[in-house]
Amino acid sequence: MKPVRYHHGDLQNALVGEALDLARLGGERAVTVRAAARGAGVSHAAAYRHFRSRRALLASVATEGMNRLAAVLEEATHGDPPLQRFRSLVAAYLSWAFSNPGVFHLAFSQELWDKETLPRLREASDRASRPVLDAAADHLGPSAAEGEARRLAVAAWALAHGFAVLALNRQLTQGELSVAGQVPALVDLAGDAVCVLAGGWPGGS
Amino acid sequence: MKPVRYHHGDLQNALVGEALDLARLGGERAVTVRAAARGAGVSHAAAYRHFRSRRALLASVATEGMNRLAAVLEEATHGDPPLQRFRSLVAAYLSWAFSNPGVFHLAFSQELWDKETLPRLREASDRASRPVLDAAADHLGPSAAEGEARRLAVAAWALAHGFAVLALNRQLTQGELSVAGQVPALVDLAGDAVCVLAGGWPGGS
DNA sequence: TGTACATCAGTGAACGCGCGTTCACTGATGTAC
DNA sequence: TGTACATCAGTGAACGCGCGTTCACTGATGTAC
Repeated sequence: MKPVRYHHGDLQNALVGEALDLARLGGERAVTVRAAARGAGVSHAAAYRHFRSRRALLASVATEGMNRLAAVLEEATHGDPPLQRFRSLVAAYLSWAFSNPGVFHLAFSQELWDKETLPRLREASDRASRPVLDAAADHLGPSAAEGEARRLAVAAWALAHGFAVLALNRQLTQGELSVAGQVPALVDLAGDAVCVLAGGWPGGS
Repeated sequence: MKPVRYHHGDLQNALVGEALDLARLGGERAVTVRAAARGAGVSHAAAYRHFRSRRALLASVATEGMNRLAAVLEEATHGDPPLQRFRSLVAAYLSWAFSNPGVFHLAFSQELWDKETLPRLREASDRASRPVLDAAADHLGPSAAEGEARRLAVAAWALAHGFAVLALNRQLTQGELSVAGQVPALVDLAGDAVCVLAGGWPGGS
């Protein structure tokens, strides 16, 4: 049990950690300065030593979330043949989104980008997209037309993102557009779809 | 100029209309009972004659939004050869999403589903998915395996949805995953992608 | 090794905000006779 | 064609809520000498 000290020692990171927990299930609206401070065992005014405003806290949560997603995607790229790598990436993407629904939404919500925090968020976002771009380039090979790998990467990302968002919003488990068997069937379907997409992409080797 | 009468005459629809306008640009958080009543020229307490709560108003907005999207998709299905129909559907989907960003998000947000309003929203959602299911069935032909048309329809929907969400969140116009030329290039890319997806789908005729 | 002092990181009380919701009430409407 | 009355659709004031943010203040820390 940590001693309760007047000086916390690492309050900034503690606040981001609490805010991530709040966001995980409750989404953006659950992230309040007061709740994060409460969670960190500190008065809410103390949070303002480390974050200029609630927006700044949200931006940190988004950046940290995007970096965690990036780490998961980087993990998913090892040792597969190029086409199968897409399947792994999609599975990893969906798995992370399902485990962190609120953070996932927050990380992709542009409303909290501000001039100061945008570079860090953009950097995290670029980091997350790199494995997909690499997979696309490897799959299409050096003979592919300029920019075609980027187009494929964007399409594959959109496909995965659409599955994630629709599934998180329960659009894929009821109504006419439903997939039997819940999550595993859904991940299979998304994987099949990205393979069809990449496999049929023009300019391939 | 409409006379100001004590009895509004059609306040329920007027409130939904105002709420749709508020949601269009401001998203869910801009939809408040008080703002909708203000827009309709009525005291905010009057709104509670027609909606049990803010949630109920939001649910009406979502349902109306989904129905409008459905109407747009139904329009986009006339007279095309099956594969091209996917392209038209995607273009219509993106176009509507770009024109009504906040309503689009709201229509797909499950957090406001409640037991009472869910059937109407589900009905609207099923109506919107029908044109996509029909296109998939026509494209694959009667020889396709059971359920394969549904799988294709879900994948195509996810692809379109992913493009819409990423574009609305400005993820596709900056950073590494960017598409040159903004909106038209993006709609082209999404159309190309859905054609590759549908064209290569197993079980096709 | 002490000590004065600047600096930093907390506290707790307070402010104002717009909101959702409720309540007793009033004005308008339509129907039975 | 009138009229009494039930019903419906508004009004305006009020309540409590949690929030973001600020402020004067206090306790802890580290550094110069």
